[in-house]
Amino acid sequence: MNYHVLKLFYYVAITGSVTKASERLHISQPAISAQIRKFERENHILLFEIKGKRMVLTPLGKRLIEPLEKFFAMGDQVQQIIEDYHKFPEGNLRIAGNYLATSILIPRWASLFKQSFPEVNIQITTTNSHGVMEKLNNFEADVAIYSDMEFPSHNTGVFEHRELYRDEYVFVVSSQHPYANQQVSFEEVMSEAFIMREEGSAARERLVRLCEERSVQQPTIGLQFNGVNEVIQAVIAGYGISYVSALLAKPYLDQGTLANVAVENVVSKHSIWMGYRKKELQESYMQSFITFVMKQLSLK
Amino acid sequence: MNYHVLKLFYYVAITGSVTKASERLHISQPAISAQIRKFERENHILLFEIKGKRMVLTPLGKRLIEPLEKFFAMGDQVQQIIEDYHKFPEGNLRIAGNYLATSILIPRWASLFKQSFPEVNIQITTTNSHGVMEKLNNFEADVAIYSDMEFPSHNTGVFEHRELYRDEYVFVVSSQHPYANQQVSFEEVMSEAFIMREEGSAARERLVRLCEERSVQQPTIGLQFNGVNEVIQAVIAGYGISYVSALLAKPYLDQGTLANVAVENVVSKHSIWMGYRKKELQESYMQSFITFVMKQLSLK
DNA sequence: ACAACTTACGCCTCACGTAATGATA
DNA sequence: TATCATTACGTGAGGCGTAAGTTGT
Repeated sequence: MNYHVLKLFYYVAITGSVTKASERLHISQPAISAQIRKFERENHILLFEIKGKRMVLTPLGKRLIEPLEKFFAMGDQVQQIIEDYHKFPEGNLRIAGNYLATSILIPRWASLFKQSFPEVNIQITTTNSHGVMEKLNNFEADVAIYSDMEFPSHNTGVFEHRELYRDEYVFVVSSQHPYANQQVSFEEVMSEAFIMREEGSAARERLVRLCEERSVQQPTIGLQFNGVNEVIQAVIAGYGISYVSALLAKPYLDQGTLANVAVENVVSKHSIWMGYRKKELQESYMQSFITFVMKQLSLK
Repeated sequence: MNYHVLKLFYYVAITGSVTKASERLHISQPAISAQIRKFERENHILLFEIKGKRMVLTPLGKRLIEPLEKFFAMGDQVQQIIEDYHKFPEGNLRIAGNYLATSILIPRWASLFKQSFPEVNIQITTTNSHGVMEKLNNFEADVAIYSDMEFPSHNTGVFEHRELYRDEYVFVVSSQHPYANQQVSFEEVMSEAFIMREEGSAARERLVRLCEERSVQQPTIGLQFNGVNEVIQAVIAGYGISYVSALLAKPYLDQGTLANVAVENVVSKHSIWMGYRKKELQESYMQSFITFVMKQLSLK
């Protein structure tokens, strides 16, 4: 497979013109044109049709776009790994965590670990649990810390996972809300307006799942934020109800700005997991970090 | 990025020797050697260390292996799409389904669809729900039919999903089993020996999840098969209990070879979903297939 | 006519092979 | 001394640019 021509093809495809592609790639128009035509000839295919002055993708051409994007993305990852090696010759540890992890668990671990291994560079990224797994999968992170979602991450043979922490989700409202500290049914609570994070958040997924299992109508998401902190602030402000990690809600519940809603018969346990590549594929300081974290947990 | 040298590097890495790589690639030893050394020089990195007669990967080299495998796999997919285009000029529809789908739903749909669109080639593959999503993701399938697992597949912006069918899982035993047609608690049923499919099967994942939510010990899997049919036959033979789709178990329950176990307070609803790429990325016959399936479902 | 893409042709880089040399068990 | 990898060097395929040709608005 001629990788080079694929890039040329891709740029022509997304710009819709050989001329524009040549400007971006700093290669002459005829060179690109010739490459693509030759590629078409060799493979007995047609990638573009000429509609007047425009280059229009054939169905086959269209079909190649998305796989090629993934292909180039993986190539970029390889390049990134090589470049990172220069930037961080002593070791580079990229941790991706959901908000719960990066705001509560990781800060302490990271700073303690850094004291023992000052030469290791540590980068921490926050996204939702879905994004965290994506990052691990795409080699954009070495360690992923995320909520639950036992599937499909736990099945792949490439990663290992350890349960770090057991937690549960709770329904919370402002302390002025009529449901504050009340016991209500699942149906009642679900008819309220919700404040939730974006899709891909583990708590939101869980809530949706609960509704599906019980054949209850999906929650009305009155407000949606990209961060759980923002969600909590909005709930405190008085509008609606949310479903968040108990660990995260605890300080607010203790100080009385948030109140619990006891919902009958809802199992809301979840766990915080740490996922990473198998030993054979790790650098040595990765193993140090894992054993360090496990030791920290056993101390508590 | 020099894609070519990455392949050379990869072959040397997995064979552990330039000589062996040169044999596989049909390129001379010096040529490969020179390429890799040049690549190392250009990027100021070291990929191999010479330990006696062996070529041993450096930590950086090790780190590149797995991303490269993904990278090449995506490249192969691109090539496959081009080759498929020759083999099936009229259209090629690759359906990946779990056993439930490929044994019960798809056979009827596929044959009816083929009658209306005889020119479209249809390939059907059976794996577990996890494998099905992998195939869709890796461009090895155009349509995925799978059980439930709302996460993370439903979150990606690339795919669309439709719910096809609502079903539930049931605990089944042979008709001679003491639990046959009895009502028992979840804890009781989970202390029995189970016959289940491999990891990645949606029913198994659900069962594990149920145990986690209730803090009940994970099931003892006494026998494990790669197919659900085999599981059912083993249960009929008298050993243990299983947790399977009601749709699949129905014929056996009707004829009396299997018996239901009513387990208190367990929500076992699940759905069969169809996932596929968004419209912009489809060929025309894909849309035909989707509307065809939805029509079939509404007829029933 | 102009603004695209294509064809024609010569140049030059770079990956290749052959042959010789170096290292290690 | 046999078996690896590396160095040295000549060769050829192929991607490039320039310039001329073609097509559609």
